[in-house]
Amino acid sequence: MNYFEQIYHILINKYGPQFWWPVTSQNKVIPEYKKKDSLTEKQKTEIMFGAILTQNTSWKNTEKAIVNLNKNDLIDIDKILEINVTELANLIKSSGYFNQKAKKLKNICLFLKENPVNELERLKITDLRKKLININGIGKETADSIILYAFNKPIFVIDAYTKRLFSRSGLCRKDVSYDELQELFHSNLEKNAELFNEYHALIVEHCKEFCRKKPLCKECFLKEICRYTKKYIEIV
DNA sequence: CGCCAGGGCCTCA
DNA sequence: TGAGGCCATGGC
Repeated sequence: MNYFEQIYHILINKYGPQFWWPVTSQNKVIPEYKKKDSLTEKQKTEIMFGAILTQNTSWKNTEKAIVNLNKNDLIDIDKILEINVTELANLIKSSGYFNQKAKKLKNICLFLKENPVNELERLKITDLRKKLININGIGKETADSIILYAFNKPIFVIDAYTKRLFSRSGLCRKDVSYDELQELFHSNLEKNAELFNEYHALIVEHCKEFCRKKPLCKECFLKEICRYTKKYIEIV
């Protein structure tokens, strides 16, 4: 078992399944973390919206914006396209960058209008990724989050937490590129959407608990295999 | 009060 | 192609 697999097993044994991505159930307005065998079209749309709304933003602030969209029945491509941008921005204000994000929501809806989800689902991951990244407002991480969590296709999501945890652990450089680190996960793990889903969520959880900006190394249960704790020096 | 959160675009070398 | 500035709220 390689290091990438080892860390996954330690995290899953410690935290258990995370049930990402949180989605809203029928007749409710608050997205929940729970086991789901399949997603409705509306829930897929909600995940795509959420992936944009949570850019560089805490999930708590994102959640409030999603609740507002739910209350106004706006998890809907056509309705987002119809609504006034300023009004939309006001509804998602809690998620920050609300003017930019209001435009981004309209951008992805414009795209989805031309490219229905059932057509996108047939594309190869690389083609789907190119199309998503081509949308203004969607970069690599947001695209990969959408592919993994909305489309349930195996691509590993890299974020600031992932770079922090794995560079400190000594498995990559501190300034590793997105593509480079993603390739490390792809080549060291079986290509499995459920695994990628759970692993990324577990990394986020562990970085919130221990591998913070100011890390709690003494209490961290990964310290035995983490190079950061041995020298308290960031690996370069 | 400052810092940070489940980034991405634009600009300018 | 990569570094820096900008976008912005709410929790701690």
